[in-house]
Amino acid sequence: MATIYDVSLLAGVSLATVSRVVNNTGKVSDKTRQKVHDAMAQLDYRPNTIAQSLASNRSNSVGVLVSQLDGPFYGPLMREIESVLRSANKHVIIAAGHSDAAQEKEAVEFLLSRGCDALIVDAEIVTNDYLRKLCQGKTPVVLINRHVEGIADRCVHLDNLKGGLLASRHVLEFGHSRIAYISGPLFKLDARERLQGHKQALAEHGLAFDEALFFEGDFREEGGYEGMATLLDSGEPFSAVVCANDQMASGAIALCLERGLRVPEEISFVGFDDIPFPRYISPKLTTVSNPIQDMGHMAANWVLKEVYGQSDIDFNHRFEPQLVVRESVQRALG
Amino acid sequence: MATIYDVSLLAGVSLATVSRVVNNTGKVSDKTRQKVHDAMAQLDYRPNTIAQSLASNRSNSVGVLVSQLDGPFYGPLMREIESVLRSANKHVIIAAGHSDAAQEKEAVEFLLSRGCDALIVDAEIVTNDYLRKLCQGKTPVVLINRHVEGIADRCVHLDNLKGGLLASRHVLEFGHSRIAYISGPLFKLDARERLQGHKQALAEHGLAFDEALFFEGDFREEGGYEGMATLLDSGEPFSAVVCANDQMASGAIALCLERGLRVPEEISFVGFDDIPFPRYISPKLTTVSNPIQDMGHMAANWVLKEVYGQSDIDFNHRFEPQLVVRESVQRALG
DNA sequence: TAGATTAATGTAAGCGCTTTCATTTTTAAC
DNA sequence: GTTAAAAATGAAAGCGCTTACATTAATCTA
Repeated sequence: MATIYDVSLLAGVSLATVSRVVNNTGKVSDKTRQKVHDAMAQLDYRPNTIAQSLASNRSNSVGVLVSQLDGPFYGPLMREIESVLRSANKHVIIAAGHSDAAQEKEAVEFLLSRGCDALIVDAEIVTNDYLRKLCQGKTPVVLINRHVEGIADRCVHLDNLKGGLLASRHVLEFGHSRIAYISGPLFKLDARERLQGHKQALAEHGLAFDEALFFEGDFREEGGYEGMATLLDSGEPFSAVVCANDQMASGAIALCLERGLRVPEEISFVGFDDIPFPRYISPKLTTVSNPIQDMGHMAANWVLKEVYGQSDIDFNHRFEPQLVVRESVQRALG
Repeated sequence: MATIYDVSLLAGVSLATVSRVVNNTGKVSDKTRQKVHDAMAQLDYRPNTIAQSLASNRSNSVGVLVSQLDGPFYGPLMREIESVLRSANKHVIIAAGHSDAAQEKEAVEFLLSRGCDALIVDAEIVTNDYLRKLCQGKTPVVLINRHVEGIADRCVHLDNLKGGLLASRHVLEFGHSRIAYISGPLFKLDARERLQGHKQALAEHGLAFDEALFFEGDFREEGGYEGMATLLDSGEPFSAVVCANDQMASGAIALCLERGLRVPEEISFVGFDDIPFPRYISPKLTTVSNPIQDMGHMAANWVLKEVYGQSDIDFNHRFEPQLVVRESVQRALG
């Protein structure tokens, strides 16, 4: 692989000049520029980005930490971030935290030591203190899906409480009063916030939260399936189920169908996140939108603006969920 | 951020010695090692991986190119690769090709120039020649989901033809003879191979391939939805639909349900890939398994073995699909 | 046309680390 | 107590690039 030195030799100019034309900085006469371009082409020269990073202390890459690489939720987030950044000629290094504190930290360290110019972090586990400290470091950081006191200006998050409120109000307005709730894992902030919204909606309607109608799931189809089975087997009567995300709702509905329960005729369902797939099942899932892509867009543009001075977007910290009414909720009988 | 130099100063040893203890290479006395560890801890020293890469010409990171970052197919692939590599202390840099030749190439260049020790590439568009040339470079490359003559030893792929065969045979054995086919985009090799399997199954049963029952989709829900509408509106009769992947099958089924057609009573469906979601819809989708995770596992282990000398897996190039019978195919009437 | 600007190019010192080779220290062998 | 071999350490030359700063060439001013 040819180095900048080979190019300078062939073109008969200095290293500095080659560097100037490669990076399009400083003044270079057209004649010289042409010579350099020719030499580069002839040698099939491509700059060694590692060396560039080391010398310039800038890597043109931004690190992204998500909790998982698969699943319907993080994919679109990564896609949006990659897309924004790539079109600005920045590159993305992705790491996964796997909902594990040690791995999350390790991933952050990796991205940092990898010389990322900025980090976009969707951290589920690490403490607020850790994140506050992280934000004090010299690498700029945006936090996604999380609101942390003291560094609110670095956070892009969804109003999960409101989302929970919206979902539960909807079934309440349809006359349901025995409402089961399949929650996400409560160590995750968004799961707690959504649950809080649910409780608040219940309270608005003068209803008490009933532990017997509560199940803590895992945000996955399996958890919804299992939760539904537990709820049904408990013998407690209920006519609607609010699920803290669409995946669990899908699992729960699958179980109902298996047991011959009709949805929504016998049981109504609301999900959360509005992922694509449940639009394609029957009944189409009523849910709450989660503008995760918009948040990714915002985070990526923040980086572009703050780190590379390239965007002039107005930073919006808090995104609003919206109720998406489809077919899975029906008026309560009686 | 502390550098190795700071550590050496504080520990009162040379740079070389610090490097030795950081990398655990060469001989260092216990006493010295302890001093260095203390100094590192005290300074919160973390090696600059960029500088390490530049100096050692090894980055401990492997590049992964997929066509998309989202969707139910690539997620699990990335997850598996990341998981294998991470447990061997290697890191993953992911880039997306977006089914576009220029972007695929650019992504490969990026990963290469980024100093990856190896590449795992799921290339859809670039030519075989490009890939052959790529494999001749000094960075080791594994190709996933693709079989290229001349570099077969670098390819990990699925027997798509057999998969197509399996899917179509299944509906044929259930007595269907008017079978519609919703294909993936034909510029993708796997779409072509699956179609070929379909045609072969038809031929086995003495049936001719009928253009009127063919639709070229996009491997996405929307394509299946649209394809189904086109097929239905064409007025051609058919009693079963073979879809080249599960996502299109889901879209197609959604349309049927919207139009009040019962599945599988009136129309049978087979998918391909066995992604998680359609297991949770009704009817549960009969499909063909695609051991994409196993392939990811294999590719990652190949890298571990060939590049880092750490695994001793037996390389398996070709993976076999299997029919997964669930509920979406029913015996043809009459 | 001398003198002052400005443009174009070159020189060389790093960036933080690895690694070869030389040097010093320790251990072993007799 | 020598001496040879082995172990531990250090010195220094890069890895491929960027970037102050210095230098030279070109252009302008009066």
